Amino acid sequence: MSWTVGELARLAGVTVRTLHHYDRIGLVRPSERTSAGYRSYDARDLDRLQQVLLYRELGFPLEEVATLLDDPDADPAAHLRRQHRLLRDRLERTSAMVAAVEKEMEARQMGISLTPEERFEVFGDWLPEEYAGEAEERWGDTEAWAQSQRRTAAMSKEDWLRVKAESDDVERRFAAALAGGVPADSVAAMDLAEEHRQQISRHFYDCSPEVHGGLGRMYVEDERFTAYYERIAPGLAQYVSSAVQANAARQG
Amino acid sequence: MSWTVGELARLAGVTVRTLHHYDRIGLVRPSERTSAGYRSYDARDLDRLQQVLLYRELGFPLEEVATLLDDPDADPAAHLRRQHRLLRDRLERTSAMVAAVEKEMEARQMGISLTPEERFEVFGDWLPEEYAGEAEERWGDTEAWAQSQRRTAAMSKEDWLRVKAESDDVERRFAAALAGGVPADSVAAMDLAEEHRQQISRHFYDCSPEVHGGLGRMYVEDERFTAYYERIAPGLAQYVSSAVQANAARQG
DNA sequence: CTTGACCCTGACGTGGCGTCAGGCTGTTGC
DNA sequence: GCAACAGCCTGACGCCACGTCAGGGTCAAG
Repeated sequence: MSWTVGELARLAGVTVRTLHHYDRIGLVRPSERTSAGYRSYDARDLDRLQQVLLYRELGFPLEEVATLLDDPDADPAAHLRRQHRLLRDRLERTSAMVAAVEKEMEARQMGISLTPEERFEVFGDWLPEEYAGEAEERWGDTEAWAQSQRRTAAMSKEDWLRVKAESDDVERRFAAALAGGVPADSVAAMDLAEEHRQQISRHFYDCSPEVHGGLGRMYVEDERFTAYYERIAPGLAQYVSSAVQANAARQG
Repeated sequence: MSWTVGELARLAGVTVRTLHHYDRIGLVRPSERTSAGYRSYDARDLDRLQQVLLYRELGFPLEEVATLLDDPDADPAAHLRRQHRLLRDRLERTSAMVAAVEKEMEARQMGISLTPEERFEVFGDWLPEEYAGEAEERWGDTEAWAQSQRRTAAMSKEDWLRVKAESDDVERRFAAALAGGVPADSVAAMDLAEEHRQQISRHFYDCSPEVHGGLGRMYVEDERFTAYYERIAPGLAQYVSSAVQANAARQG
């Protein structure tokens, strides 16, 4: 069985131009051409297109989709698992937004007005879906990642909110220490770092001091993590990083 | 209270460049400039930005967002109702995709392969969210929708007072039931809760039992809503919350 | 009075296609 | 046996919603 561009386009709900584009950039290439130069897609091409569309829907840039799909170590089942998790993330986020809108409606009805922070809450601290994707890419074959996956999968919404509240708390105290001029290698800062490490261990995976030190380095080396902390307070990424590494040295 | 671009950007989780862009195209303009030319956003500007971000998240092109928000016939409540519906559409679509991925996983596990039609089903008959906006315009032709739209959008002062009287009535009867020792999970209390739900559905938006249950939880979790009910009678927030949730459970 | 974070306005770049333009192919109907 | 028309091809340019410098002004802290 094979399909022409037009047929595949109708089937998949995209335009012919989109398929041309994907061919051009090498993302989804027809496995054959007719003698007249017509594109001819087979079942394996459909497979691939389906994967591409799902990742695209989840907000991945096409180039990243390509590297994901061309990774020889990632089998189809792994992609499905990842997509499943990402979709569930999106579900959660969307229901948070529904809840936010409902809250606004009720507030309006009662003549209450929400604080600005509350109103942007649902937009604010959202880490893009690609973040999760890359996190898996880096840690995908470690035992730590598997542990984290198992634990978070079993987490209810309330669990998750509780975990988030805890880490927000530590982050806020880090920010306060930074603002208060507490040195990153002071005992107080190291104690905060230790608390941070134990949180990770409790909720996600066994995080040894050395592993934790590695994380600390990443906070300043990986721009996405840096951005996350910098949005809480300027200089916080470096501060947390230093405190975490000082703590790791102390423990070692 | 006013905000600079940077502050607003952090608050809303967007970049400064985005705010510049929105200013340039006239989508969200700071209501003032300092003598030095700095943008200065006030609370009304935040309102607008929040609406813009929600519509953007839902996939509307910015130009369309502008015409939506600048429509003098559409009040804030109408926007919230529309956003609520669009978000619920997205929820539905996302869970359909989750189901599709789960189906694929299971099929793979059992060595079955799905038909191409099956596999693109979830993409295929999906028309982007902006289409839902158009769907509303279509539905706008039916009497029921148009009536409910007009009723709330163009609610006169008397209408509003009548609606308010209705909800005051239910609230008073809740207070009386509480004072009379009627249990929150009794049939009488649940009937009151049901009346409350139907009021919301009639006057504001489609409020399913589950949505209503969510509201109920908020009455005790959000201090401002709690304060609203507590001012009518001490213990009323918890009482209404319990009754609403008992009713939701009864309906489910 | 300097430093460093923050602000300004251009101006160009980019991703993911949409939209012609100009021309070849393949099937159906007469 | 050929006309007509739907469908395919390859450029090439356009567009949206910003990202990313460049070059320069502003402001609060020390």
